[in-house]
Amino acid sequence: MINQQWLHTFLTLVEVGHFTQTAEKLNMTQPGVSQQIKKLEEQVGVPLLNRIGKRFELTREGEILYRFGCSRQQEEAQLFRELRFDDPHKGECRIACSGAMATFLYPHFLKRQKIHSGLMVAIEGAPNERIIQNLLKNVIDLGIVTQPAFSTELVYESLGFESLCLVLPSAYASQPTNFDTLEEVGFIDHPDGAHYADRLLSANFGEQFRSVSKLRKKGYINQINQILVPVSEGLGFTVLPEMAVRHFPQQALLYVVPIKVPIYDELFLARKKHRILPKRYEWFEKKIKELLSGLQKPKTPV
Amino acid sequence: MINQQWLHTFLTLVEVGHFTQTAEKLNMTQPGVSQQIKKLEEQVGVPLLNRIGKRFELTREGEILYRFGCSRQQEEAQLFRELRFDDPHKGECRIACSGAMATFLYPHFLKRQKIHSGLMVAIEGAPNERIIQNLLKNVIDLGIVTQPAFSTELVYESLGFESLCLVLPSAYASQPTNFDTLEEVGFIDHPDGAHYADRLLSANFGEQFRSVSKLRKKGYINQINQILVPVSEGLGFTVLPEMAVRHFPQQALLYVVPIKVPIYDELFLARKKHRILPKRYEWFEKKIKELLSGLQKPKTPV
DNA sequence: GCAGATGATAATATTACGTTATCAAAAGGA
DNA sequence: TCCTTTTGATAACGTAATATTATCATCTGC
Repeated sequence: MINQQWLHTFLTLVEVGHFTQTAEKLNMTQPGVSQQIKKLEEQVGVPLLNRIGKRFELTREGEILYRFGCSRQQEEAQLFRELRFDDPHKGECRIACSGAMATFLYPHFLKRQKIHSGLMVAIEGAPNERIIQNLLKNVIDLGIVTQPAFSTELVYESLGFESLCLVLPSAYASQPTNFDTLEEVGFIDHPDGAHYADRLLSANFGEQFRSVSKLRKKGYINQINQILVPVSEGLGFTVLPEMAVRHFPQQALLYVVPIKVPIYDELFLARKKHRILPKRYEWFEKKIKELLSGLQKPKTPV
Repeated sequence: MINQQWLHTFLTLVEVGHFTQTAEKLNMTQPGVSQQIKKLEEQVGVPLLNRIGKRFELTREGEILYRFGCSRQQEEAQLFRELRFDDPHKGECRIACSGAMATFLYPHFLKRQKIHSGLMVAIEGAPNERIIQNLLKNVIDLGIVTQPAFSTELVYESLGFESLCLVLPSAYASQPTNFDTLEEVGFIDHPDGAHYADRLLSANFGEQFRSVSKLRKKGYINQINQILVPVSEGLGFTVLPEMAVRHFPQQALLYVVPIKVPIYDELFLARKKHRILPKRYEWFEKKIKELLSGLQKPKTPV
């Protein structure tokens, strides 16, 4: 590890060209300069100065070290600037949420990144469990989760409620939907599909619905923005969070079935309790709350 | 200036998460770690750790400093790699010579730079005096000069001789060239034009030639590769070093007058005496010698 | 709620570092 | 070429920075 003080003395020496003058400039004595340079040379293992009598030229290594030291000084100045000023328009913002939510939020975040080019938005679509883990490991700073895992390290703030939607091709809008309809249409599966479908179907079609594995599968896709494509083309039905359905471009091709027993998840903004986030996160928190403010707890239709 | 040791301790602490374990890892005692972190915090002026009981979270500043420290460690590792190994295919090569020479040499150097992308060729066309000064100031490492300035700091190596050429439009090739021809054609001047013309003309047309200022001027251009354009178009004559004439694309349009008293400059490769150049310069030295090996001392034609 | 572990603090020991004193030798001027 | 002045190196010493030991308060996990 390079001694910063010796390096600084070396830089001054290179710029000044004389040991004595360097000492004066640094408010120390000439032997001090000599000793520091000597130690620095011992440390890097090669001579930095090619001594010709009382004058010197830099060796190749000296030259490299000089340039290194210069850039290090600049970097340090930059560091202190960053330390002093918490710039709300600069730095990395690491946020995680569900894939559907990510596709919804990302365009809004990108707009801001375009305005403030110093910002770097890193948004990750991930399952609840992973979001929690990454928060705890400080890999991310904000997360949107549905299942607030118990941990004294985390704090949660409710953002609203997100319903699960039963989505059919629009052709089925004109007729009442019963379990037989679903069996006929077939299920488009996706990573959380089984879990969602199980919750929604067992609550609403409990008499006939047994298990997701018994459903007729018509497809599987793990790309969040592609799940509704087969549905829109009449190939099957699926169960998805409101967020994912809302932002499908061709709404007209979908039919969101009104269901008796609404199934919903509460959404939470999660963060580490003792972590004070930089100012740049403020806008993102505000924006997330604003964007999700429309998510009300659904009422049971009578 | 940031204390490198404290920073290193801080990095380890962040990675390990415990003061005691950090101390063990660094072969020191726990109070040492505590004190170093405390001093580091005092130095940067803000708390780096948000202490929650015996645990801690990084503050914004702590996080910034941690990242800073990590990249600094990597840079230092890179530095030592560069110090240990004198890579002949990496780094900056700073060379200066006359403009004509530069236009001649640069394409050859660029070929090498294309092969070894780590190389950075900086070639500067400059007058002799400036080349010498820049060598002394370590702004460049190699120079090609014609007038070896006396300095105990510099060493010179002869590269050969470069003649001055009297160049006329090709139309004049069929007739003997006398001073009246020159007067008739007119002089194309350039930065070194007066000096060159004076030397060549006074030695070969001494009876009639009086001074450059008396010549009929037909043009002036300071772009080395443009000087011969007006000559090739029949607009005038000029005096230029062999090197500049040789690499004019349309040789057929030029007529290099055979002269009785050859005027030539000896070319020297100059460098600082006590400066040991990195290995990457070896190829360039060799190439320069190779490229200029054709430059013989011209014999007086009988 | 208790035992073990953990970090903070004060006092002390040690090490690293800068200074003074001195020397040898290199520049620079006559 | 000689002499003076300046300059950098080295050794010995003193000071300041840093680590350690001892101890305490308090947190964490069982």
